[in-house]
Amino acid sequence: MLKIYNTLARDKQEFKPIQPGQVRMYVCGMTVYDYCHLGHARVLVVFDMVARWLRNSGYALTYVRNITDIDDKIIARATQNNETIEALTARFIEAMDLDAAALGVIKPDLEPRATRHIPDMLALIKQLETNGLAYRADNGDVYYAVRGFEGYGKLSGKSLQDLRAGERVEVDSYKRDPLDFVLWKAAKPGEPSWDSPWGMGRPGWHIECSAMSEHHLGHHFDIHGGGQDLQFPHHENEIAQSEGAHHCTYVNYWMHNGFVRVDDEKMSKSLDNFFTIREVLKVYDPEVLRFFILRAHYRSPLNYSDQHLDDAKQALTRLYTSLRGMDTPSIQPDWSQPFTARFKAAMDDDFNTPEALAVLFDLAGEVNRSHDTNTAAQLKALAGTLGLLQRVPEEFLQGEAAGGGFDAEDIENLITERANAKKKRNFAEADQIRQNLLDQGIVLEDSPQGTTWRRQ
RNA sequence: GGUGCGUUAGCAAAGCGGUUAUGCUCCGGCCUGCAAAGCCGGCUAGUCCAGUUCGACUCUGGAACGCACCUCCA
Repeated sequence: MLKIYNTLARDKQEFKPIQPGQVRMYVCGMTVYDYCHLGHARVLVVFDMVARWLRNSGYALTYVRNITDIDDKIIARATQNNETIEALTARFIEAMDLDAAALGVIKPDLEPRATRHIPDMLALIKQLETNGLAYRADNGDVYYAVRGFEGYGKLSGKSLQDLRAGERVEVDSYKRDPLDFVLWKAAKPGEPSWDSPWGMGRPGWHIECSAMSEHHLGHHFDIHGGGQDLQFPHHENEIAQSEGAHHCTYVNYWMHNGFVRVDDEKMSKSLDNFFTIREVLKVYDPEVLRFFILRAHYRSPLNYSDQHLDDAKQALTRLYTSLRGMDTPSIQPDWSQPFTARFKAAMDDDFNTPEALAVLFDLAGEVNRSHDTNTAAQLKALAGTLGLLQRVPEEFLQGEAAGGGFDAEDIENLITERANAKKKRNFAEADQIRQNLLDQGIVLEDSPQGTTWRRQ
C-alpha cells in the first residue's frame, strides 16, 4: 500500500485514487525564459520517479506538466534580447526537452501551455466573478477577493491574520485586501494582450494552473506536485481559485519536493547561485546527476557540490561494475523475492529512494559474490523502475573520450602491447603502459578472462 | 515579527524503542607478478539538557544552532 506525504495533512497518508486503478497528476513545470537549473532538474527527476512508480504499481496514470510561456520575466527577457516572445519560449522549451531527455525523464502525457488556454482562464475568472470572488479594480486589473474564500491558508498553514501581520505584504491601494492576488492584468502598451470581458489584458500567474489542470484532469484530481517554494502563494491561490469556482475539493494529495542548495543556501535565480543542467552535464554523466538526485529523499534539502557528484559517480560505478559481463535479460521485477519486497516497501513509503537504492547496493554485493544471472537481472529490473542502470555497463564505465586522449582503439592496442610484455614477463614495460593509461584516466583491470578497461 | 522543517559517524544519507542500514573516503587481510575490481574485516554516529522506559539515535518536554516560507522562484 502506497503512502504519500500530503502537504495538506502535514502527514503521510494512504494513497487512494479517486477512480480505482487510475491516477491523475498535475505538476507545475517551467517558466521558459532561461535554461533549466538544478532545481528544475530535481522537479523533473522527482516527479518522473513518482510517475514511474505509480505506473509500476499498476495505475493508469495521466501526468500533466504545464509550461508557463507568458509572464513578466518572459516579456522582459524577450525585450532585452530583442526577440519575439514566441522565439524566446520556443528556444527554451527545446532546451528543456533536451535536458529532461538527457536525465532520463519520460515526457509527461500532456504539456499544456498557458498561451493556448486563455479561454479556459477567462471562463474560470468569469465563474469566480459570478461567485463574488473576483472584482475589477480601478486600475483595470481583476483581483481575487481572498476574504471571500473560507479555506484560504489551509495548504500553507497560514492564517489571513498571520499573513497580514507579516511585514512583507505590500500595500496596493487598488486591492480591497492586501492579500488579494491578480487574476487578470490590464494590458500595458507594448505588451502582449488578449481580449476579455474586462478589457485587453493578460493572465495572472496562478490562474493558468487552475485552468489547465481543470481542462485536462477535471475539477477534482489526485496529485498535484511542485517545488516547495510554490506551496505559498502559488498552490494556495490555485486552491482558492479552483475550489472557489467549483465548490468541490480541488486536489487530494499535494506533494512538494525540497530545494537544491549551494553552500547550504537555496539555489535560485534571484540569489544568482544556480548551476544549469547543461553546465553540469558537461562534466558529469547525466545518469550520475539523476542518481545524485534520487540518492536523497525528495522532501529533504539536497546540497550540490562537485564532491557530492564525484561521490555519486563512484557509487553508480559500483552498481554498473557488478553488472559488467553479466547476461541480464530485461525482465519485470519479481516482487515476491526478499530484496525486491524490501525495495517495494521502501518506495511505497512515500517514495523512499535512498532506502530503495540501499537495496540495490545490497543486491550488487550479492551479484558480486554469487555471479548469479537471475540476481543481476533483478537488480537491473529494480533499478529500471527508477530509470537507472539500463545501459550496457561498458557504455557507462568507458564513457566517451572526453577532451582528446586515447580512444577505444588506442586503448585496445595498448592493452595488446601490454599483454605481450606480460607474456615475456617484462612487468616493467607492462606497468609502464598501465601507468600511461592511468595518467589519461584509464584504469585497467586484469582477470582470467583478459584485461578490461574503464574511465575513472 | 509570524509559521514550518531540520540537526545521524571523515563526507553523503535511511530505517528502527533492544538485532551490521547503504554508498564514498581511509586502514587492515584475501585475491593479483604488481595493481584495479571483487570478497572479508575495521573506522570514538546520533547537537545539548531533562523526562518516560528494564532499555532511546528512535517517544515526550526544553534549549542551542541551521534552513525555508510569509515577495518572483522548482
